[in-house]
Amino acid sequence: MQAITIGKLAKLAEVSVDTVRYYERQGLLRPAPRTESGYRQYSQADADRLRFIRRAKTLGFSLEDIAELLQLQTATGSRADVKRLSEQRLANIELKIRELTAIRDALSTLVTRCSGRGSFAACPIIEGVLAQGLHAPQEN
Amino acid sequence: MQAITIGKLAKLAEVSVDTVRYYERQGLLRPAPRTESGYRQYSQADADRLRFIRRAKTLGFSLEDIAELLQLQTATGSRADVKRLSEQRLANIELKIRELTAIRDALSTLVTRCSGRGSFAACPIIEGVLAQGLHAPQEN
DNA sequence: CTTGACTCTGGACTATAGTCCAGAGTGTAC
DNA sequence: GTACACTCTGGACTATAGTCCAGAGTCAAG
Repeated sequence: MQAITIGKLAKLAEVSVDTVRYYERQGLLRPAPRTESGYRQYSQADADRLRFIRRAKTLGFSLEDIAELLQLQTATGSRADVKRLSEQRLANIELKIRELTAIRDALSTLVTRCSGRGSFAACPIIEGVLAQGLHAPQEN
Repeated sequence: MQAITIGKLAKLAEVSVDTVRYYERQGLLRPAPRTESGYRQYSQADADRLRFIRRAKTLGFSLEDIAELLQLQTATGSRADVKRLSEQRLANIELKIRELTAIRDALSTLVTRCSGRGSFAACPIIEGVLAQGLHAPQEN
């Protein structure tokens, strides 16, 4: 488990070097240990964490949300608090999954129903299927 | 189907009036018809569209992404192009669903496995379950 | 022992997505 | 017929999440 430089870490996680430093400043990555000369040294675990951050971002979580998610693991605070927060986050994520699923279904309908050689303008797409579909299933 | 003022529309979709005007400027909402005195007039369809935009945003789509999604319905461009783009978007959304599901499972494991009175610090959470779980299942 | 690629810090700059006025007109409730 | 809430435009401001220098030091190859 030899150390990884910031450049390699960035490449591994597919983010920029600047982004890595920025996340450190924002407290999303712990301040990395340094070499004699001041270079940051990372481990594979840091790469995993960074990849997680990058992915979570594409799922609509803010850096603040992500920091919170990651802190659930460190579990400062009381056990009960952590559990409550985890359950809250879990409910939130499940809602996202349902909403994405609704969008997927609508889009999927679009693709299969309108893939023939009929007129596209006649396709009942997002506006019909999607917008309605989203607030019908469950209020919340 | 009487007209809705911008204030009511905003309330219906749970966004601010400023946001509605901003989306109009960005081309996410078509320029609304006006009353004699220049007030914008909206319909229920606009409210649906706006709610969709708001929800899609929480799912990590940029306004540009959303504009594109919404345009799939209008289907300018050739049928083949629209179909290809729809399929691309669909794949992208399915990836998001898988990633969210991985996060949900990890978090769910955390909640059930660590809900007792054991030490929380010993919980194998995000770092282990999640980060690994995300790039193991399928390489993109 | 000098390139060339990499890293450091601090600070300025950018894009996206709003948010917040000011100043003026409109609608309606009493 | 006058408050009070609402709307209009244009432009300035803000937050989040980076991105991009400059100037200086470091590392590895030849």
